[in-house]
Formats: sequence, structure tokens, C-alpha cells
Amino acid sequence: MVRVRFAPSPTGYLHIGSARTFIFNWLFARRQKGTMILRIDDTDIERNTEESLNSIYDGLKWLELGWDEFYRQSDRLELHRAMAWKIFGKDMAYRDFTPAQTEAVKQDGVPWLFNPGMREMSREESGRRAAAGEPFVLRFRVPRDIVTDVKFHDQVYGEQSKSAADIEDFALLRSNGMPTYHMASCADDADLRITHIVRGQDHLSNTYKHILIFAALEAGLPAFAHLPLLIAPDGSKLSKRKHGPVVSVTTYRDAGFVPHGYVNFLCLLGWSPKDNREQMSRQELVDAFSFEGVNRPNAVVNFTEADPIDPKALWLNAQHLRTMPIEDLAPRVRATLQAAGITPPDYGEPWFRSTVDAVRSRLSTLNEFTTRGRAYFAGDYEITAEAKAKLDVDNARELLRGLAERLAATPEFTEASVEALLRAYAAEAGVKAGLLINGARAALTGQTVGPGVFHVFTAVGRERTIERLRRV
RNA sequence: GGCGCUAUCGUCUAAGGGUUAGGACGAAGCCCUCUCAAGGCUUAAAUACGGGUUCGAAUCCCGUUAGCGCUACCA
Repeated sequence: MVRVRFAPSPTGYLHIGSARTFIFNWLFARRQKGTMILRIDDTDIERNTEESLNSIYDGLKWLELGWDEFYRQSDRLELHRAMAWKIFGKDMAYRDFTPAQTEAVKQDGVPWLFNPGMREMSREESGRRAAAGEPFVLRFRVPRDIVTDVKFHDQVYGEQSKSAADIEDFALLRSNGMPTYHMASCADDADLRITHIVRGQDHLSNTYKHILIFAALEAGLPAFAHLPLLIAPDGSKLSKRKHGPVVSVTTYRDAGFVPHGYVNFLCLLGWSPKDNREQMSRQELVDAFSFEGVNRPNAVVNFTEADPIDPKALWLNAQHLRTMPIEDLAPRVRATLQAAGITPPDYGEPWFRSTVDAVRSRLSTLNEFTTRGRAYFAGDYEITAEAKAKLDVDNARELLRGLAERLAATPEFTEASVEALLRAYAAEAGVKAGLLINGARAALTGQTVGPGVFHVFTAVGRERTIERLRRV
């Protein structure tokens, strides 16, 4: 039974790289009919905030993927400590009383491996100083007498190996008694019987330490799959300070992405189904996902200062917007309109759906229903300069007002009837139908672009059409 | 500095010894058309560099360069 976990630390918003890690874990879990675990790695009490936890939680919920089990490391500290002392009990860890280094005292060419005098300290002295209340860090005693290589097979990066002589004596417990990330993570992974650790490539070199911990714990070794990182166009790591809103999933939510559109985009960063498919449903992604399809190089999120949205993300979202089932899209559009303070006319659900359907191929985000698609749902819409120009052609305004009266004179109001009426009226007035067609679109929607104009008439509806044409 | 990872169009990627190096986004052009999208067609655009191995290298090996990650109580 496959068990995977996504383990964010609540020190900020949900980063898009983290979101992708979550998605890949989820995909793998679903593909293998396994269990997806959300675990909050909150052992750094200095930096954790409840606000951050909520924002991560919100971000994950927005993805609409879900999880099966939930844990918080802060609820499990006793387990972590017990496991750390178990390692100490086997003499595979020792107390280090060296005060924390405030400044990096790196000596060039001489890698730090452990502090002098601590590894070799007798159990008696170590116990005495601890009993006297002297603060200490519990460190893992990396084997150094025999030169051994720590090895593992990564499902993405292949065979990995590092000499134990190059691994420093890392901390298990901080001087404040809190477990470090390495300790807590491995203790939980062992206890929760995680079978596959799927995480960012920034943990690739930490894996050697984790393998030593798993061995000391006599726990079975999980499989590892490291994921390439998401980076900025200049090759640097994505950071909020440097790159702003592009790094947070809330940006895409607030920009009007449909969750699956963004999930689909993230999947294509560092992974490929290898058959040229790009727009894929959730089920197609689950069916196609494997670590073999994950690439090794880091993937660039393509954005600029002027536009924080990757053009491909926008395109993919547009694809989903115009192909997703209308019954799935319609409520999302309603919610977006409502959030923008727009109450659409009460013409019934069939009207709403067909109107959404008519405009969606021209839009890329949900938000655009409140801007470029506004005139169909709201009375207050702007008239663009181009639209104004269409209305100012010859005697267009006068003719459109005349058209309003013709429409008012007959109860029939279908695409066909309006078209017949308009064309007859144009012929009568001796003008090209295009004059009225373009003018009507401008008057009814405030824009020169949009669906076929006769559909626009029925989408706007008889009453609103007559009213809008009269006041042109 | 040490250790590790990586390198195909601007970006995401396919091709894992033999291809005119394929697709997508973005860009440009054409078709369609009441406008704009959508859709269809077309064009420009890549194997970082240098050595090997081989009849043959984007693909395997070595080196260089560049980028990234980890590196003393952050995750």
C-alpha cells in the first residue's frame, strides 16, 4: 500500500513549487490507489505562524484535490524526542555543548564536520553537564572510522552516492529541546509508514542524512523521488522578496484561474506524458503520471515584471475554460460575478449557461467575465473608444434608435427574427447591414469584439436590447 | 571553499546511437468571417563549449563553462 505525504512548513503562503510537489504526490497516490497525507512540519516555533498555516490550507483546498490523512508535527514532539534519544541510547548520537555560532566561521577548503571535543566526550561528563543544566544540541554521530558510501536510488535522479566522510554531524535536537527538521521528518515518515518520499530536489543532498537516521531507527527505507525545482527566468530560485506575487498560488486563484487549469499547468513544469498531450483532465493526469516522466533540470516559470502570469498558464486555463462542462463552469462564473458585486438578470439557468457558453471562447480567466464579458450580466459596462467610434459612423445612432422601435413593435425575438428584421431595416434605410451590426454590438456590449451579433441580441435579451438601443 | 545535481528553439518539452531534431506557448503571416476569439494552414526559432568511444552521438564517457541545491540548533 503506497503512502505519500506532502509536508509544508507554515512559514509563508503556499508557494507554487510546493503546490506542484503536493500535486505530484497526489497524482502518484491516486495512480497507485494509495494514501495521500498532509503533514504540517511546524517544528520551527520561531518562524511558524497560524496565518501562514491558514493560507497554505486555503491554497491547497483551492486546488480541489484533497488528502486522506492529516497530521501536525507539533502534536507529535514526544515521538520525535523519543526517537532521538533512542538513537542516543545506541551511542549513534552525542550531546554537543558548543554554543550556537552566530556568524558563519567557515574556513575555506576545510569543511566542517563536527565540533572539537564533543564527539569523544565520555557519557559520564556529558550526563553531568546536561544534569547541571548546560544547554546542548543532540548530534548524529556520522560513522567516520571506515570510509563508507551512503547510497540510494532516486526514482527521478537515478543512483546517488556520497561518502560518509563528507557528511557533517547534523543536529537531531535543538538546544531548546525541539527536534530539527531532519529528526522530526524521519521520525514521522517512519512512524506513518511512508512508502515514497516525493519532495523538491533541494532535499536531494539531505537524503543521505535521512538514510542514516532511518538506519539508526531500524526503520524500513522508503523510496525517494526528488522533483526538479521551479525557478525564475534568470535562473534564480523563486522568492517572494525578489519575484513578488508569481510565487504564491493565491495570485492565480485571484486572477481567475479555474483550479484544474492551474493544476494542469503546474504538472507540465518538470513532467511530461511524452506524447505531446498538454490539456489533460484530472483523470488523464492520474493515468499518465509516473516518475519516469519527471525531468531532471529545473523548470523556468516564464513571467515578466509587467506580467506575472506565465503565458502558457493563461492559454491552458483558456483551454479548460472553453472546453469544461458548462454545468461545472456556470457556478464558478456566478461566484465570480457575485464577488465582483454583479447580480446577473434573472432570466433563468438556461439563459445563464448559454450566455456563459457564448462568451467563454473569447476569455482566458473567470475574472474576464466581469470585465470583457460584463455587459451580458451587468447594466453598468464601459463603452470603449473603438465602440464609440462605431456608433459615431454616419447616422448610426439614429438608425439604432429606429431599430429599437422596430424591435419594440414585435414580440418575436429570436436570432433569426432579429437578423431578418435588422437586414430588412438596413435595406430600407439604404445602408449596409454591417453598419447596424457593428453599431448594435457596440451599443449592446460597449465593445467591438464578441460573439456573433445576433447571439448578442438574444443574450442581452429583448428588454435590455431595446433599452440600450434607445439610449444610444 | 567542500559535496551533490543539471545543461535540446525565448519558455515548457519529445527524440534515450542512425529522424529534414517533433509538439506546445509566445511571435509573424494566410484562410474562415458581421467584429473578436476559437479553429485550420504556414514561417522564423534549439542540441552550451571542447575532447573522446563508434561506421554513425542531442543521446555513452571525460573535461571546461554556466546555473542550481546542500553545507555548524531553517525546512
